[in-house]
Amino acid sequence: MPELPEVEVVRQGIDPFVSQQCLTGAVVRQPQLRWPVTKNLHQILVNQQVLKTDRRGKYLLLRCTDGTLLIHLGMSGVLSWLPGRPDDHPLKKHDHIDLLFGKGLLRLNDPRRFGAVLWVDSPRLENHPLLTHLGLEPWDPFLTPQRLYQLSRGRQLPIKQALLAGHWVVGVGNIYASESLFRSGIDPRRAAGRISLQRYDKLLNAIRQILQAAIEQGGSTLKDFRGHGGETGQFQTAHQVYDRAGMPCTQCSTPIRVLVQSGRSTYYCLQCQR
DNA sequence: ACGGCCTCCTGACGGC
DNA sequence: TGCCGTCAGGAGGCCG
Repeated sequence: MPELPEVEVVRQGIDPFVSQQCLTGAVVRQPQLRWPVTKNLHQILVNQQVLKTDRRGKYLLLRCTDGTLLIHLGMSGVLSWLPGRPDDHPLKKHDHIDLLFGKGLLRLNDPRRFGAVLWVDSPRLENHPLLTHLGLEPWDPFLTPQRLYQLSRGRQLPIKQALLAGHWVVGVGNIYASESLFRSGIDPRRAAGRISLQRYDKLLNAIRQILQAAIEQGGSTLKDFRGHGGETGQFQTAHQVYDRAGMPCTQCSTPIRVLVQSGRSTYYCLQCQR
């Protein structure tokens, strides 16, 4: 489910419940996620205060007194705030982990188990292997069209795959890669190194607008967060190309095409994107 | 260094 | 009804 917007919506949703609150432990029912969940997580988390919630790319960060709990939702993860005691909430299939607080808990449900829950000691966070190779945040002032242009020179990699790789800019998943390329008029197959500075300017603007709109859309469902504990994730944002194979392009009515790049579906308009 | 391919895992869906 | 192949919003790791 989650691309950057959903992770950010989850972060905003849980922040009021967990920021400044003390963890009282954890229940790990299924330790085999993308990587094994940190051993002795319960002991580690007891009496850790969450100083603030944060996000880096699609990683959710709970910054605590002595370290950071790094959470990734993978393809199918849902993190919900549940008030009260764990026993108040019947377990559903794939409820793998509870993070316990005085007034409630965060429960991770992840059918495909591509997610991650890892504890990182404070001094190591900066250089953590999962974070160190990430590109810039979409709204980082150091992320400029010039930077994308320079990074991409000489690269034969199709721009769609370059976006998904996340080494230049993070958070653009499979849906928003197609959408942002459509809105900036760039053929997803085009080599990254053969895109002009002017077109990187359009692309970066498109990425920022689309991600921001998606966060705001998610934010509108945030009201439900208290009641349902994390049943967000339904982006109402109208997709212009994603999952619209064969349907008419919103701009020129040409049927939307679908192709597979690195095993991921890409949707685009042959007429509008060059 | 780069780019292509594979992998982890469960569930939903369509065809036969 | 069941069985099978395919696909799904991620992304690290390996290999050539």
